[in-house]
Amino acid sequence: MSRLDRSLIAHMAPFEGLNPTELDRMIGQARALRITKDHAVFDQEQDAHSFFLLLDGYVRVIKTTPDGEEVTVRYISPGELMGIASALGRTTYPASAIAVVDCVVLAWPSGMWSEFASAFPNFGANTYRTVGNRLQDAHARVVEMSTEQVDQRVAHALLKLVRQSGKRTDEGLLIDFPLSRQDIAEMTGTTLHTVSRLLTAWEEQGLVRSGRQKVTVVEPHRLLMLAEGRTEKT
Amino acid sequence: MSRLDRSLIAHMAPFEGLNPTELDRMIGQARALRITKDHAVFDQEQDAHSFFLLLDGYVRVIKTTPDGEEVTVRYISPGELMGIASALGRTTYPASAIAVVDCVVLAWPSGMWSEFASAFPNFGANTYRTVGNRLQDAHARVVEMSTEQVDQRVAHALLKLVRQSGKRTDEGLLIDFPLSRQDIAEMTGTTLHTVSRLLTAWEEQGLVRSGRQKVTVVEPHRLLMLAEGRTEKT
DNA sequence: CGCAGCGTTGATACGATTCAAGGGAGGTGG
DNA sequence: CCACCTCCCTTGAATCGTATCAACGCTGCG
Repeated sequence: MSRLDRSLIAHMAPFEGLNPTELDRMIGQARALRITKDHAVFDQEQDAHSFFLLLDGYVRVIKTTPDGEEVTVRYISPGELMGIASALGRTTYPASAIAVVDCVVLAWPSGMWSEFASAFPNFGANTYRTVGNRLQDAHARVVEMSTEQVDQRVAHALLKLVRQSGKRTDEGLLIDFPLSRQDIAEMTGTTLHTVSRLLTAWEEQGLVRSGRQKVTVVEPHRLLMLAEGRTEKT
Repeated sequence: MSRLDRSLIAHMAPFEGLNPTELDRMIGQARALRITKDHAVFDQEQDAHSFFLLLDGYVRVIKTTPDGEEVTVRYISPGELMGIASALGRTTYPASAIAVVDCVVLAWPSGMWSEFASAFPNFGANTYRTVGNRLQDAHARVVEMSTEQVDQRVAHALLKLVRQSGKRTDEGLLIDFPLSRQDIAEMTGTTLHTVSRLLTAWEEQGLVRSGRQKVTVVEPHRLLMLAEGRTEKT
């Protein structure tokens, strides 16, 4: 087993303001795990034994309804914490997390979270800031779902993903992990059929390029116009 | 100006675990304010000078979109904190808060929040628990809006309000503040017309009784069935 | 008394889901 | 290397839930 080094995490937002000694103490307690594509990092309703930091890859956080429908809560990028049930005063995970590509994560026992938070106030504050940001994201999403039409919501979702993981290519900004029509539907509360129709329409207008589990945004600016509803239908 | 006494707040959730001395120190810094019906406690985008505790009344928290639509984020009941922008790492209020009846609130300068949180760890933890709960509420709402039809969302909204402020009357559980069709529409992302139709239909079935800015749930259990979608249309 | 605010109800329109069918690409095993 | 099979995507047609448009009634307050 390779020794974990503080340089792995030093530059990441959750650890901002921690000094090298503190980083060493935290990483000394971490286990590194590989999660292969389509496997769960943690499962909704299960006992929250650990919290996690994503080092590499992408993870989809989903909530499953009693009747089996899945709603995607967010995508996690490298450097983000996940499964921080303890920071929310829970003993159980409120959602499931699935690796969308092969991933590397660090895991700490949940019980350790409050120790870290009090021993390293910056870490606690950083985590709470994360929770605060996610609350604002969630509220923004509620507003979107209450006031926008499906096409605007899909456009917003794509732009959000591009901001999170956009990779410049010669065609435009590629979303850097496999993303199906169904996945987009689960982010926006619609069906894969509607997403498919929207994407083909946008492709004809040159806004995006897309294929099997792959979406490239060609004209972010025009897509944003559409997302903001500032376009008159032609 | 009447002296504020710690007994005002001692029994309220945000102050759980604080001893009398601590309560005195907190309340010593508070100002009590009366907010008359339909007036704002604070405004979206404004500088977050203070955070608040609702002592009496009810407050509606709303987000306004660029094009003027209003979405109700939540209703605040007595004993809840609001405007805790500092706990979210913000310097500005993310929403507006409007008194739906005449209210009494306590206000503290925002800057004092972090002082209190570190001086009285229980207070900090309680606040963060509140933020965590609101995050979960918001996610639950996203799931609802993604998977449920309007009638189920309206039913859920009414049940939530009944749980928060239901007052037993001889007809059933009355929601204890003025609540119009439009208000319900803003909570559920629909229109006042649709809400009106639903309520008259439910009234015919004996599920609710309602009038001008007034809703009474007569049969919470049957309404819950409907909210959970376990009813076959007759 | 009159008006403003809230509520109701019909008719119509439309966005999006649902139902249905088929095509294509990529991976796997023979 | 080819055949097959699975998973993903597309596209048409029918349907339905809800918004929109429109008009009117009621009620309580100033």
